Amino acid sequence: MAAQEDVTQQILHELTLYGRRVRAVVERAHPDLSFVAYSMLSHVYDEDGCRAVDLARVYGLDKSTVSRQIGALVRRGLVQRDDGGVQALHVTPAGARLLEGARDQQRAMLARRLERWTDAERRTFAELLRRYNVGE
Amino acid sequence: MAAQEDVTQQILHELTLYGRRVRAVVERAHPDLSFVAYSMLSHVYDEDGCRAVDLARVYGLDKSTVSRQIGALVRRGLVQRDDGGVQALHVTPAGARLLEGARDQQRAMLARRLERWTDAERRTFAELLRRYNVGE
DNA sequence: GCGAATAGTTGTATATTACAACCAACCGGA
DNA sequence: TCCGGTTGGTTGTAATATACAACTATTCGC
Repeated sequence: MAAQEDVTQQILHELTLYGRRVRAVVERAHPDLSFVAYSMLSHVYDEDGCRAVDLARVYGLDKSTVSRQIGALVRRGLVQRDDGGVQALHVTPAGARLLEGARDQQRAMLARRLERWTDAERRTFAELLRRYNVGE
Repeated sequence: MAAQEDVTQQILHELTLYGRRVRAVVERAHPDLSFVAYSMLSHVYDEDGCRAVDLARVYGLDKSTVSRQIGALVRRGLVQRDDGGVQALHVTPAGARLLEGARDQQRAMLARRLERWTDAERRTFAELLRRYNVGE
């Protein structure tokens, strides 16, 4: 029991450490886009056709905040809103280019960080992270 | 090679997902303390005697922002500054109580999330996260 | 002990966010 | 079909967070 609590404590510690640093890392890599704006753009890319209210729920933000952030992305030509009432959101080609460039860069950084890991370790890490996120 | 890139892509995806959600999760758990304030308090707890400039470096924030955030924590009686020029920071007993309560709660939530994992899986997850964070 | 570098504070402008009030579209039942 | 409730979105407003710049105080190397 004590040992298991230690392991839980260790996981908590490492997840916390990662969570605290990720914002600074992402913003350093993309100085022209705030972490929140980047997260929303990325979310719309992954979930094409999602709506502002979905983003608000996922990120725990007020709908007014999302409305303005999306507005800024639209003004910058990165996101497009369907006309009408409920507005499905889509990433524009320009937004997709920006995101794909950013992801290539991030993937390269990550690959460098994991270059001394074995294939098996990488696969295990991916799988455990996935299970953690899904909540299985 | 293609397979390895897929795994890197998967890890990136899961880490990104986690990073985007962690702020909302932490703030929901501690509505009286912003994510940034909580991170700073927690950092001072882990690194007793650290200085404002250290926090600024770690979190990529301006020193003025850190100065004001720490000021708020001091006013709330959670952090104490050494007198003089370079001010080593310490968590007060009240701050420690708040943090330990928060951590117990987080650890309980995490334990619930991992309750169906095997011991070996938990140990592996802790170890891989540690290696990831350290950059090994 | 002096000049340079470092740490911290404060003034100011901007950006982010929440809350509330509001508008528009959609939806069910009579 | 219409009407009221619900949901999604925008805008006004205030509070908060943050960066940058100017400044003060401290520390450090010589």
